[in-house]
Amino acid sequence: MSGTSLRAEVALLSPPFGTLSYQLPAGFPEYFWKAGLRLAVPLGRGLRSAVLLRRGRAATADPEGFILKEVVWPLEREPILSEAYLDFARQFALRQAQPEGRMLAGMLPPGLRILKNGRSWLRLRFFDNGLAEDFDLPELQALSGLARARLAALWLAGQGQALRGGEEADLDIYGLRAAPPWPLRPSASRQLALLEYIFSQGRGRVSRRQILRELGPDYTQSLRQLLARGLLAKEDPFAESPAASSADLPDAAAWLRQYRPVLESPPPFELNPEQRAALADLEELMRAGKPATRLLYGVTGSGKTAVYLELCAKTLLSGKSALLLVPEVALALKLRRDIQERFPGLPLYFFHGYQSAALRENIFRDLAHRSAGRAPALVLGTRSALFLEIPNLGALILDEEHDSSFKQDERLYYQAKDLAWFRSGQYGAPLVLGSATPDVKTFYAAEQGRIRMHRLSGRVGGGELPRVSLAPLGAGASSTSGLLAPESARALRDCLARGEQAMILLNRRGYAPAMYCLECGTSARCPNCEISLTYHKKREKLVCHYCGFSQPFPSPCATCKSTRFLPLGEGTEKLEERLQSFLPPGARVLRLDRDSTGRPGDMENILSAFGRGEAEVLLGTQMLSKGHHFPRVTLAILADGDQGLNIPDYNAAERTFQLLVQASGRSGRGELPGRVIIQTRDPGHYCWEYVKNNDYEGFYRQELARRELRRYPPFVRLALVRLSFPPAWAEGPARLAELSRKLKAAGQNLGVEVLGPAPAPHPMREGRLRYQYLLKGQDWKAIRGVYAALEHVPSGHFRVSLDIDPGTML
DNA sequence: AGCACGCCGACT
DNA sequence: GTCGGCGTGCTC
Repeated sequence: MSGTSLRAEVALLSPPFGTLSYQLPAGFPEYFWKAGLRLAVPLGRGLRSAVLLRRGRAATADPEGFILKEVVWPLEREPILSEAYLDFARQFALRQAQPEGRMLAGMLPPGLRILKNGRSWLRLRFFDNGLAEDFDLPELQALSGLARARLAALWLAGQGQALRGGEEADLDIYGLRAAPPWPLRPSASRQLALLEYIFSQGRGRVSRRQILRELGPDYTQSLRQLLARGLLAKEDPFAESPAASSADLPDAAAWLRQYRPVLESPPPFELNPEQRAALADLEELMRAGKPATRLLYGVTGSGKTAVYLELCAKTLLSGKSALLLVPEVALALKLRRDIQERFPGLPLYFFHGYQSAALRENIFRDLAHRSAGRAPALVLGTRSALFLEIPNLGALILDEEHDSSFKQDERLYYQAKDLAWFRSGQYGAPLVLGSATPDVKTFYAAEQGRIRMHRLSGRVGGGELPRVSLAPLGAGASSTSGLLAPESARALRDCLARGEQAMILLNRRGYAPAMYCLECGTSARCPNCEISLTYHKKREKLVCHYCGFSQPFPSPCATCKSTRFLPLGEGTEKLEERLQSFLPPGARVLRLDRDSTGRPGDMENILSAFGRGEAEVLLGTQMLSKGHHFPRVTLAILADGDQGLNIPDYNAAERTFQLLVQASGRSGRGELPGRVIIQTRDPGHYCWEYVKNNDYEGFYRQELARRELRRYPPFVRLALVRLSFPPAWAEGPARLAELSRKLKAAGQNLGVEVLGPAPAPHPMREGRLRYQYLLKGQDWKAIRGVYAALEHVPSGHFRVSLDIDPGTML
């Protein structure tokens, strides 16, 4: 290759995630290489996927000491990512002080960043005069220049495509038809292992290929037996595929022609004046293409959803897309029903993390493809839907904007609200933040006039707010009787006697959060995280709720071999058991938590069974607190109201308040008056008065005063530097001290208070010692500057990350 | 993430 | 003697 060849900068989609330079191969014209194209590139001895960021930088900027390698092949003919999307990724990377490749890798669905599916390479298919030829990437790389030139010509002519990972092979999909404990004799160890494996895969769906690959070929027999016993069943591999083929997506005009009548249909209830005013303002912003943020503040039932839906309709009618984000899948499901009811037959892109990788990839591709035709789309999803490419975005809506689920607290830390705000600016689209209990920071911004607020004050469906009361839990309540306060028990019996339904919230899954050995007084701990293992009775296991580690139980105590244990504390599983014996005979209890919803559809099944009245009591974790609407529920018991208050976060009270108000909203949503009982060991806490009176603004004032005093957001910017290293690393503590000096010096220079290092609230997790620094500063730039001081510290065994505006310190 | 290198223990 | 465990270091 001569020195005049084209070169490009490329972001790697897997470690080391850097931005590297490559030569562009001959056979493709210069204009072909557009930013946003995905590529396969050689790195070291292997191949990686990457995204082309820019082309043809000056030769002087070439990295020194490297002979540039050549890009192996493009993975599309047209870039799948737009310039705007790359800008988005760049901004995201800048904010989080991370390389762009890492951000892109976290934003794209797995299918778009992987070159290998298990052991097999991605294959590229070329059509030459109707004849198909397949090459995998190493084969393509090995071809002669001449052969590659021929294939390049085919590629340019649209006669080539990358086959999607696993597209051909995975037609055999098996799904669970049972839940633990498995009805098998204990000696059927292979079958048990197979069930455990599929169960552990979360979705409860696994391909035959994956089973044989992960567990080995000897499992063929077990698979057959489980099928015969009906514990597994073959499933339709296409069940989750989207109906539309991306080849014939309509253009904007055709799409509008088809759906105009649906979108223009009048709402079933006339909007009240407050709703109309909010809608008019938002519609005007949307039409003008103004990037402004609005807070839509109104209690449960005040009609926020109607405003969202009408705004979506107006946005689609003006030829733009609308994106609706909700914090949880359960809410997304509810909102989807609302949309379908209001606009029957309107196509909707529904997106969340519990969907299969293949489906998420299809949706991503579909929308990216649509972006080219600028055909509008209505997209509804959880926070990850923010990373979809959306054609001509006209409005963004974040429902329940205060919810902590909008903050991602692992791997890639981000706050969906921030990113939504950036996209809003990019597209000139209004951002609507809706809540009955806004984030203190948001409400403060509204008070300061930095964002405008629309207040919805009435309850649209009529209906009264539920009556809220406290039930003190005795300090000495024993583990057998202390689950329900006498008041709660009475109210529950009365409720059932009236033929009505009740919900009980307990935000702790499993049977008991600890198993105490009566001989030696210890309780089993996770070897990786050093936290107590939770007893799961039905699964017959002790499980770590942080890393997923598990061990069989009952089994003798690890320290003293004793077999006498006492379960300490209570989780949903135990409460369920107790309720069964406590309630009048015939009363039925359903439980909704992560353990009872292992398979796809479980959650919807449980909720709809309760909705049909197939049980009188629904018991569950946080999953239960949002969005559900059961007219016959007249009692909500919050079994452990204090739970969130004892967490060492500056916003613990805020989160507890929001959760309780939210959960209170579950009772009395129909004709019948509702009642809410909050059980507490600390009846004197200031939080309760505000919860009881549903007084958000009172709570807000109190909280704001406290934060001003203690210098917490919104009065300062807060960030957490998290750091971990293996305990066996002898130099660790000394290097930590060195690192601390650097951070504090940088903090001094930039006017940022650096507190720490403090052992993290869970000082050991996944086999690593964890420390953290709290950074308080006046602006994000200074905080990022402090973090940047770590860049030149040799990393050793450290793993460091910056969590901007942490949702929790844990 | 891969995939090398390199340096110690148990096999033909 | 060699095979092979995985610690650690690099990749335009």
